[in-house]
Amino acid sequence: MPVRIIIFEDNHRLRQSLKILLDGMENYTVCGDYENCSQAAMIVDEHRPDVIIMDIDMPGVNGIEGLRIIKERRPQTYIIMHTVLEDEERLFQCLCSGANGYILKNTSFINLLEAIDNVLHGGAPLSPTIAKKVLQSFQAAPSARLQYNLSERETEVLKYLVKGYSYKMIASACTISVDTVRGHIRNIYTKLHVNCGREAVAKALHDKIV
Amino acid sequence: MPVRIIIFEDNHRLRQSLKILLDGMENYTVCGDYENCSQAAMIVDEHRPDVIIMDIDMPGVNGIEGLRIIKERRPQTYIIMHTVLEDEERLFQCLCSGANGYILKNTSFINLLEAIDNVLHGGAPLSPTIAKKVLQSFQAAPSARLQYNLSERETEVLKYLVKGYSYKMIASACTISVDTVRGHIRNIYTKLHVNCGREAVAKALHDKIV
DNA sequence: TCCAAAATAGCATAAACATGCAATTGACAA
DNA sequence: TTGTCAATTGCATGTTTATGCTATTTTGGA
Repeated sequence: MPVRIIIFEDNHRLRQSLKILLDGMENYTVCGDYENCSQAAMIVDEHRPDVIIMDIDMPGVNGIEGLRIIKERRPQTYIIMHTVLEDEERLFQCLCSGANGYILKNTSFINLLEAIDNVLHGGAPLSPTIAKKVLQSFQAAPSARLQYNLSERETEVLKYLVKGYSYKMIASACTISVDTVRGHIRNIYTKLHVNCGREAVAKALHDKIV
Repeated sequence: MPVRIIIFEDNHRLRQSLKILLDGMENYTVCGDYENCSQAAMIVDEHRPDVIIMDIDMPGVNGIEGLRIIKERRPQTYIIMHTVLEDEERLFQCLCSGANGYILKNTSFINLLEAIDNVLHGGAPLSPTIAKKVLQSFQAAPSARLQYNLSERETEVLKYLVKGYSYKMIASACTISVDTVRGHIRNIYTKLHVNCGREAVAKALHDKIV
C-alpha cells in the first residue's frame, strides 16, 4: 500500500504541482494538501500520513508551529521541511523540534523524491548547504575563544567551573591558592560579562568555549 | 588542474582500490596514500591536498588525531571521514574536530565520489544513518525530562538557574518565596544528582532539559 | 473520597561565593 | 629597556548558597 503524503504549502501553484507530481509516483499517494497548519492536529488525526512536506513561511499557523503540533501528536510521522529559508535560527528551531529533514526549495523534484525515499529508509535528508551549517554548529566558533580573550589559565579554571568544582577543588587541581582561583574567576566574569558561576557555565557551554 | 586527494587507510587492499579508482577519474589525482597519520603534518605540508579520505581505526596515530592535526595546520583541506564506525562518541568527536563529511564504508564507490564532489561544492556529505544521528542529537532525549522526573515547577526554576538568576530573582519571577525556591532547588539537585548550581546548569544544558 | 505527589513556606547554620583593594613576579613585545 | 599582561597571592566584607528539619495547602488521580 502506498506511502501517504500530506503537503503544507501556502503557494497554491507550487502546492498543486507537488501534489500532481507526487501523486503520479507509483508508491506515493497525496492524501491532503493545505495552505497552512491551522487544522494540522485534526488533519493528521484523520489521515495518519507517513510523510509530510512542510513549508515554513505560511500565513496563520506556520510550519514550525505545525511541526511541533504534529510531532507532539504523532511522532512517527516523518516531516521534511521544504523552504527557501536558510537562516540558522529557524533551521535549528526545526531540528530541535523534531524535523526529519530540511530541503531547500531550489532543490530539483528528483532530489525531493530522493529525500522522501531517504526518510522512509531511516535517513535524514538535508540539502548540502544545510548539512554544512549543521556540521559547523558542532565546531566552536573560531571567534569564541578570541572574542572573550580568555587566557590559558582562565580557560582551564572555567573548565573546572563547568564541572562543578568548588574553589578549593579548583585550587587543588591547578596547584594554586584559593585566592588565585578567586582572581581568575573574577577576570572570567568580567570577560564573559556575567555575574555568577552559573551564568558563566551557561555561556561557556553555549559558546563552546570549553 | 585536478583535485588533489590523499588517502589514510590501514587496510592495504582497500587503500589500493580507492587509489586506483580515484586516480582513474578525470578530475582527481591521488597524491599520496598512507596506512596511518603518524606523518600527517609533514604530508599535508608537502602535498597540500584539497581532499582527504580518512579512516578512523588505524594503528599508530588514528584518524581522529589525524583529523585534528591536519585541521590545525591546514583548515582549508576538506576531510571526509570514511569508516565502519557508527558509535556516536567518535562521530561527534569528529564533527567537533572539524570533519567536513562522514561516510560509512558500506557506501558504494559512486556515493563516495558524490561525497567528494559534494564537499568541493561547499556541502557536507553524510551517510543517511549518520545524518539521522546528527539530527537526533538536536532533540532532547525523550527520556531526559522523564529520566530525572523533574516537576513542571522544578523545570521552570532550573530554567532560571541556567539564566543566572539569584534565588531572590527566581522567587520574584515565579511569585513565590525565596524559601520555596530553595526547596525546589534542593529537589532539583537531588534528582539530577548534583551538589551545586553550576553542575546543575551544566547537566541541564548537556541533557537538553531546558 | 482519600492518597501521593507537588507546591508552598519557614528557620537555622555553615560553607561557598562575589567583589573591592593592593602587590609581586616573570615573560614577551615594542 | 621599558612597559604591558598573565599569573600569582593576600585580606576583608557582605551576600548567596547548600543543606538539615519541619509543616501546611493544592491538586490530580486511583
